[in-house]
Amino acid sequence: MAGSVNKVILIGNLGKDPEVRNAQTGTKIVNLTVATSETWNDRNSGEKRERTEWHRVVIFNERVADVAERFLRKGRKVYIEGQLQTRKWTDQSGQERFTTEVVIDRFRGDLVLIDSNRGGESDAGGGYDSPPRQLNAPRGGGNAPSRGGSGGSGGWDAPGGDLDDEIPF
Amino acid sequence: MAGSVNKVILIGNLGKDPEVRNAQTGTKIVNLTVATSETWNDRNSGEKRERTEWHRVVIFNERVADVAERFLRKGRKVYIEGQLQTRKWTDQSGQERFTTEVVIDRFRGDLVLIDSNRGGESDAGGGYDSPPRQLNAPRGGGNAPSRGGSGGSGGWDAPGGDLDDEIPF
Amino acid sequence: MAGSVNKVILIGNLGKDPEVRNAQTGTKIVNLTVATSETWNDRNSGEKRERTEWHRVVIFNERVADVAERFLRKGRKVYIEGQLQTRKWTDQSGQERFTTEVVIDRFRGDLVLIDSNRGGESDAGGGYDSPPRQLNAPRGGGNAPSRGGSGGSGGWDAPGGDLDDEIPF
Amino acid sequence: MAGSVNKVILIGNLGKDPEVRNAQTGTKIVNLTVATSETWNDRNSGEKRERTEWHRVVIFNERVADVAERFLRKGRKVYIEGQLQTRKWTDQSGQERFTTEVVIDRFRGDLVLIDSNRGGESDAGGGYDSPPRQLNAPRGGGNAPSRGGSGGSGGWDAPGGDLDDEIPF
DNA sequence: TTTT
DNA sequence: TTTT
Repeated sequence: MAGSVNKVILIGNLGKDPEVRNAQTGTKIVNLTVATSETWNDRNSGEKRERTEWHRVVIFNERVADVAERFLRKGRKVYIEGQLQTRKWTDQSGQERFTTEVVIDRFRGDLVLIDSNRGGESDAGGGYDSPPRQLNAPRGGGNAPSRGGSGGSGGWDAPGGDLDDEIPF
Repeated sequence: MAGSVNKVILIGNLGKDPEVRNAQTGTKIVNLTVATSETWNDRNSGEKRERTEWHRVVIFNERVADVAERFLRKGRKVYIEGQLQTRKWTDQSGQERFTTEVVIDRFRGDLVLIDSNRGGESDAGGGYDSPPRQLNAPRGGGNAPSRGGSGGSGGWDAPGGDLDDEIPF
Repeated sequence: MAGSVNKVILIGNLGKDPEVRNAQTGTKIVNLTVATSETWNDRNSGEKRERTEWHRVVIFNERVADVAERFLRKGRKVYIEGQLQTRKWTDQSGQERFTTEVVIDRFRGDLVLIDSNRGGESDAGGGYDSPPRQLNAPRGGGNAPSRGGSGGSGGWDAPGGDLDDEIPF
Repeated sequence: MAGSVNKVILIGNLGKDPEVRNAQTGTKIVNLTVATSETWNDRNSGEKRERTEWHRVVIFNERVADVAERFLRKGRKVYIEGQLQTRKWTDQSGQERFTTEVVIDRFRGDLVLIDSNRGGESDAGGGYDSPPRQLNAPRGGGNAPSRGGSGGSGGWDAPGGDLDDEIPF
């Protein structure tokens, strides 16, 4: 069809640590579980009400997957930009099932760490200090310069080497 | 949770005419089936490849639902802005199922008619003059300054094959 | 023209406290100064580089303006969704000038407080505890119920009354 | 700053043909002039009113610039995703001026041709077969799986008056 | 399962 | 002028 756009923008918190697995091709794939929620006052009772929506996010971009694995943790707040994708699978009983996910694919998608988490308020088990703040999936080379970035850091560079050197801030 | 955002932006074509039903409360609810697709050249074979994604859209906003019912037709190209929502239901065998939809709710969401269709190529039954081109769900009164536009209709057909067979829901 | 979309999405920090003024009509208007920045490693020198972009935001929606005035402060991180608008003005020398702003207008636009600021890490002068986390501009009545929200809180209600009661979380 | 997002999404029509120039580095740069508009009924008079907003778009991505030059024409409807950028320049009298543009930069940004223009109403000189319908700026190699689509052209004309007179830059 |  |  072309001429189409398929975009999801989420700001939410991770419900658990990232789940890492390896595709048959050997590439790393990371799954995130992200919560968004809305609150409102019930029109009748006046009570405060809340509804939480859970989103399944899949990161196929290796660069982003790598950093997600290392720096994201349960509770962190993230900005995610991806595409909607529904895949079919078969359950144990042989029945067709569908699951809809937000995909950060090979060439598209963003992940921006939004909370600074300085002081490590939560995440008792967290062993990280300064997680990268933005990971622009679409990058091209890897060593390429940037005229910009999604309007975010964009400058994360070079896996390998001293961690502190990798973190762009 | 607050501090969260849950937004979907789609530009795609309707796979079939809008489906209209009435909620128990009497309000009109419209379902749309929207296709987005992407094409690329296979890195190995060099062949052009295409992947179509089907999205289920639900319009709870009465104003938007009303216009969707009257002016949208199979093949029309639309811009949709809504939220992701996954709901649980039980199938005939008593099993839990989940369906993820893009929701244009009471207060939020947009529907913009994108193709002008001047010339009225299809839509044999179209008996309308000036359908709104943009329907801002968030409106409030009804007497407020609006962003409705002036009309059009549209025509598009499945690129080969019966479209109905391709839609997974 | 219709069939058009004009949308800006920003996540950034306030460069200073909100500026409040009153329109001739008596309605409150709030201006925000928001910084976004991107960092990258220079391709040649390998040095880390940064570029900050400053955005002028105008809030015409009274509800949102009211809360912005009360709860936003220099340094806070916000999510803003508005429209691009360029207006012409005349400087002292009589020359035409143009200024482009991100507008949260009467019916459209969002403001979401993204950092929790619990503990008042910065903002020494800050006298606020629990700022509202999301302000959905499009609301309708004011006392209306919500089926959703922009995928955010959406439930901010009732100016006037005890502050704690107004804050939906 | 990192942790920030700077995104503009437009759907609008080109006010004139793309303007192509070459940077000192030899890379091609394309400027677009895009109109978005909104219409509403005046709350008092009930009359239909319209407001058109003109956006200046700059394409630094060579791939996208190339295609924009070849396939975009005055009147075509496009989806554009870029960043806000304000640059300072000095006018003839030596005064500082600022211009805000929507930038599709080296690594980020999208351009999607939205109208199909089957029938080739205008574009008399069109000698192309299958112009890409979608141009994802972030691409990397050039041999990578792409999302280009198949072609079209387009025609649209200013609703009354000379369009060139309406464009403020 | 998150967050407030 | 923010933030990291």
